[in-house]
Amino acid sequence: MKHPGHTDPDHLDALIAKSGLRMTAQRRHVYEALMENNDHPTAQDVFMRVKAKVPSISLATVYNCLETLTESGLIRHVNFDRAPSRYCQNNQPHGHLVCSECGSITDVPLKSTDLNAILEIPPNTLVSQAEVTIRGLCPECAQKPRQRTF
Amino acid sequence: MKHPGHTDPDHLDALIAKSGLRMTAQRRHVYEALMENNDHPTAQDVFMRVKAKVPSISLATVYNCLETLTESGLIRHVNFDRAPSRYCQNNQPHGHLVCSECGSITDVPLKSTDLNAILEIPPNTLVSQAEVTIRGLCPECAQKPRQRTF
DNA sequence: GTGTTTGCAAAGAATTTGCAACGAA
DNA sequence: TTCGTTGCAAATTCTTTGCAAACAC
Repeated sequence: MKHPGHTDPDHLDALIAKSGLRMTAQRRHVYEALMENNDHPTAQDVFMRVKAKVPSISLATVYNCLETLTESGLIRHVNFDRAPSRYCQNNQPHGHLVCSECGSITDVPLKSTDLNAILEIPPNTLVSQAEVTIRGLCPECAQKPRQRTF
Repeated sequence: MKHPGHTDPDHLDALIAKSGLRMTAQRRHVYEALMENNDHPTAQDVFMRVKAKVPSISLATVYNCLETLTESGLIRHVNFDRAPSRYCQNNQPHGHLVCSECGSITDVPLKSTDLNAILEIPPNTLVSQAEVTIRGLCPECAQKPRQRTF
């Protein structure tokens, strides 16, 4: 089993191969930039990481690659409020904790993937995807003394 | 107990009164436009509803009022993907179903508000808010024969 | 009267699009 | 060679902001 967050070029190759997609340097770098950390970078973040290796890459290409990879199911795309979209390496079911202090986004394991245990889903609903988000303070910020305003 | 979705001007007055806010015709109409349906309108939707009664209102004012009402805790603000923000009358804990066919957003009752039953929340996390979203087909669209693409 | 709110127009931010040049298969 | 992909710039879309006039208290 792969270590979570571990770069997985084989998976990428396999997925690219079986679709009509082509393997480009940019696409691979975008994928690797996402895999190299266990965070939830924005398109800008990815752009800066990749630009360090492929200086000629454009932001539009990063958006394009992220979109392609998302459609291929390799990565996920999450939004919190109107903040810039973020991308997620972890495509197992999980929730997200958004820290209102430091802005960090961390994965939170789900205890069960049984939605009916959580929600009163109306009959005949066809659920294809679920998302749980919690907001508050991450363990680090919850323990740090904070600036208070009046 | 108030009927859900019922306009609640007393609540509005009370809340406006105890904050430094002023009660303006626009603010009241924005609130009522939100309460008159059990849906999740965008700022544009609210703008059009209110404009029918107060033709001089501007979109910026609608955004402003929605923001104020959200801060006062009278209404809620939800975002799905990068679509325009939507506003929610129901400020009891509940989930949302986003229909990928018709775009409708419907409230889904929660079976429990105990987050620890759902998530493996790391120690020392301070949760202030939670949100559950499911995507798929609403009961109406799930039963309707659909256009299929190749 | 004082300070908040409105309405307008312009600014801002994130993302998408059009298109010619490039490059993978 | 073919056609998906890139990079650039411009366009789009949603939302916010600056500011003078209007209005609530």
